[in-house]
Amino acid sequence: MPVPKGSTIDPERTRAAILKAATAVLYERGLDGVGVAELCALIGVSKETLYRHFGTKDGLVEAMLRARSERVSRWLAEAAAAAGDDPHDQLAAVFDTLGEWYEDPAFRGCAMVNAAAQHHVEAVRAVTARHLDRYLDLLTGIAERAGAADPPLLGRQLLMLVEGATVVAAHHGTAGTGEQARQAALALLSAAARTGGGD
Amino acid sequence: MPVPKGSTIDPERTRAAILKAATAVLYERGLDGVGVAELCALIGVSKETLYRHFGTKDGLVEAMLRARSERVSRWLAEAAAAAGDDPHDQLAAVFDTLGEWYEDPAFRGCAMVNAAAQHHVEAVRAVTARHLDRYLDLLTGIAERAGAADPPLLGRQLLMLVEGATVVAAHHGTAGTGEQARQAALALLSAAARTGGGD
DNA sequence: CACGGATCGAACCGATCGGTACGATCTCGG
DNA sequence: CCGAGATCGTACCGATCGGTTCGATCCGTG
Repeated sequence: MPVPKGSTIDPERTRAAILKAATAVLYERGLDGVGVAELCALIGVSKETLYRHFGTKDGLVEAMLRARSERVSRWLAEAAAAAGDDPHDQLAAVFDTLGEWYEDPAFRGCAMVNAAAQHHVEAVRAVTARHLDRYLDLLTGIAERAGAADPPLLGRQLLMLVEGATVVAAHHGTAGTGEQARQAALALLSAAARTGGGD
Repeated sequence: MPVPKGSTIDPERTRAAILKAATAVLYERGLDGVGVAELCALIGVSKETLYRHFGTKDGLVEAMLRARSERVSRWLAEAAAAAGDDPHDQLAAVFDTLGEWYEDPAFRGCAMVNAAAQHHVEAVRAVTARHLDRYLDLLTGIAERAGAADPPLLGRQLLMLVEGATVVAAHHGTAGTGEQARQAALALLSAAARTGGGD
């Protein structure tokens, strides 16, 4: 039964639906852990439709990684902004938000880092690098507003904590990782603010 | 020409040679990035020999991850031990050693974490978890000897820094990652020692 | 109402996958 | 010096891979 019965024909909506459904499956099973045929069956779309919208499996992967990177970055940035003006509170909010994510049963680590770790395609690695850039911008901004002596340095150190906490939460699965990372981040922030010129 | 001409028939040595050569290829190309046929051609061994020694591609993967985890963990522990008795020096040595690794052109991140990120097989995930345990033991020991108030907590925070630095070095490729991580680790150690009862 | 395009389901393609089988050849221990 | 076993090269297996094609069917628009 092509074009089921009362479905709304809208390429944009179809593309978005594929992206959303494929994101969940590819995140859970891994990029190479599910073939295009099974993927199409799982998300309820024909191969022709998928290929018309994304051209290639890699094209789908890149599109979904790009969308996911933007979504997650904005999610973190909004959590920080909602925490008020104090950079300490903003940093704490970032790690609290991450901590909630870690406790989601569907949590499997950072999708971009996972993808770059297995898929040695340049486009994927570029998306991952840009994703880390987004995180770095957020964290460096907090470091600046906190009056750190060397905001770019502190930003990168906080980035390591973010990614490290994500890896540890994914593969060492002990509870409380978010909390522990937050304490470490705040300790680094305090130390850097004490060393540098306070505001 | 089976069994070339003057080769020494020694299954143990053959197995070790396969393991060593396969480790390099699988690390560079990714576990799913090279098939068994190509892998055998690259490391100069027949498929039958490989399968007799490891039974399965997954068997080879597990064996090589186990060996690599032990080797790398011992390497780090020895670097720490060689730095003397001061836990600060030991921690600095750990990150200096990591920093050297990051600058190796063949560096592609932590092989165990990469494997667990793509290969959702229980055995692989177990090897990765055990690998992180090894790291955690080393770091918690340093935290204890430094008189931290909560050595297990500090150990896990340092573990996040180690893994985070490795991820950032692999995917955000800026120089100086090891140095920056070392500064952060020492700052955390100092803060924890100041808070807790120093020896 | 008619036509273009979106979609489906299924068949199909060559390539590659992990894994097996086999005969030939060589080394080593008894 | 002979047999057991390690290794090679190659052919082969069924399954699956990413990707293409096609006719049928339905929605949207003019």
